[in-house]
Amino acid sequence: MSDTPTFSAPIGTRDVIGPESAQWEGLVSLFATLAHRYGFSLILSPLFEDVGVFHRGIGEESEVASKEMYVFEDRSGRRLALRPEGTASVVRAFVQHHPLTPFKAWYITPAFRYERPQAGRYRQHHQVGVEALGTDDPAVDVEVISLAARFYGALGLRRVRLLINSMGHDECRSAYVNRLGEYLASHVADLCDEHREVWSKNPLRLLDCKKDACVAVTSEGPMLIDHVCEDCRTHFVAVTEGLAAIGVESELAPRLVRGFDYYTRTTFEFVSDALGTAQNAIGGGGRYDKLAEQLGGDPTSGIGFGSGVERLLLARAAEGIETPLLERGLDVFVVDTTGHDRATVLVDTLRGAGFSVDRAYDQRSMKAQMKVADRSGAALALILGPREDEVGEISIRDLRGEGGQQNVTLTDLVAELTRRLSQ
RNA sequence: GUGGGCGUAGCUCAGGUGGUUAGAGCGCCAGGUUGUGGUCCUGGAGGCCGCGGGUUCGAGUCCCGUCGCCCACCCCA
Repeated sequence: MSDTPTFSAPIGTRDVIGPESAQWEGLVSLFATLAHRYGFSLILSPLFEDVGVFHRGIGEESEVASKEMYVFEDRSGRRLALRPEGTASVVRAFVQHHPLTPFKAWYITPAFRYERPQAGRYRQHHQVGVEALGTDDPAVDVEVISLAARFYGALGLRRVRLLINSMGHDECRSAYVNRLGEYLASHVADLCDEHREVWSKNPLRLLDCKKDACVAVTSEGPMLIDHVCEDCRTHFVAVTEGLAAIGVESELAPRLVRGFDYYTRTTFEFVSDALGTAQNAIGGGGRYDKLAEQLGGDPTSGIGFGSGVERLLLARAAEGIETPLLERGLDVFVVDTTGHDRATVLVDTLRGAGFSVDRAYDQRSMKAQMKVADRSGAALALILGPREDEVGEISIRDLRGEGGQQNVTLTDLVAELTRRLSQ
């Protein structure tokens, strides 16, 4: 060992390695497949943006924007931030490029938040999600939620519940907030210690407080869903009826107030009952009909959702689901003890023919190479030793079953492999 | 930002009240089987005991600090 300093991944971050990365690969490809089935196309956008994108988008007052963002200056003094969530960048890209609407995009992205790490909570986590801009048709709300529900189902998750609420639009919400404020003002003394002082800053947040004191007060008070305007009410009913029509169960959650300020009308959250109470949200989203304007674009409705990859995998584990999301198996593993470059040519030929192939290196003993072959998970071992070399043949050994072995000529090899691997 | 638990081999962990060459299981490597993995047997490699300081004749063990991991509050994915 040298005395060179060693490094480990920064606090709150992790490396995804080995079998776990196969889970990720499978999850992402499953999501991509579903997103395509719903008419969404992949969008790639920068991991960092002008801080204004996030401040104007998710709200300067919000917990995430005010104290959890990774903000930095680049070498020419631009104020940038690593994205704390996926939606704002997509909407910024939409505003910048004026694509045809409806614009339906899906993404997989890291998201960065400066928080204390905890079970299911990281400073860099990853989300898959979709955004649909250009329509406020309740049908698209239903589609987005349906995609999420179908995705969780395909992952094998069963202990998932959908919570849904409406935030109303600007006017009906602010009227409600005033009403809620008045109600709270007359019950300040009964609020929890923390909120007794700061309730007026953002009365909506009180609905989300889990302290008994606040719950007792707000449960007697006005609920947003009962005070949204007629249009918002109609929209909400259309969404819930649409969900019912396609068999997606939802629970009205009048206290559901999500963390970003851009939400209007439909908001929802999927929670896993397998994850306990602390970090049980596996996905969430909603409608953001003012966001495009707030980012300098024409008024454009939008809705989307994001889902945390780490939490989805944790939820799968918590439900005891052991089915791998991706089988990472090789077709063949080449063992060569001739000491020439036979293996180099052989693996290249087979890869060119479309097989997934790996081999042993460093001219190890046959026993050692066979051990590596076994560990590789390959279906078949191709053994090339002096004996085979002499007669221009190669041994095919079954690594999955009893270990039966058969010799074929090099010219017959591809045909024989094709035959055996298609069984 | 606040509080609790824990840092010993690649991994999971033992190491009473300080005492000399720090252990196990698994994994890895080699051999048993002079050409054959998955079972078995034998052997081997691999540790500044997270880091820094202190107490002591002597610290993996006690004290302080620090960093990291885990968990909870909070917030969220």
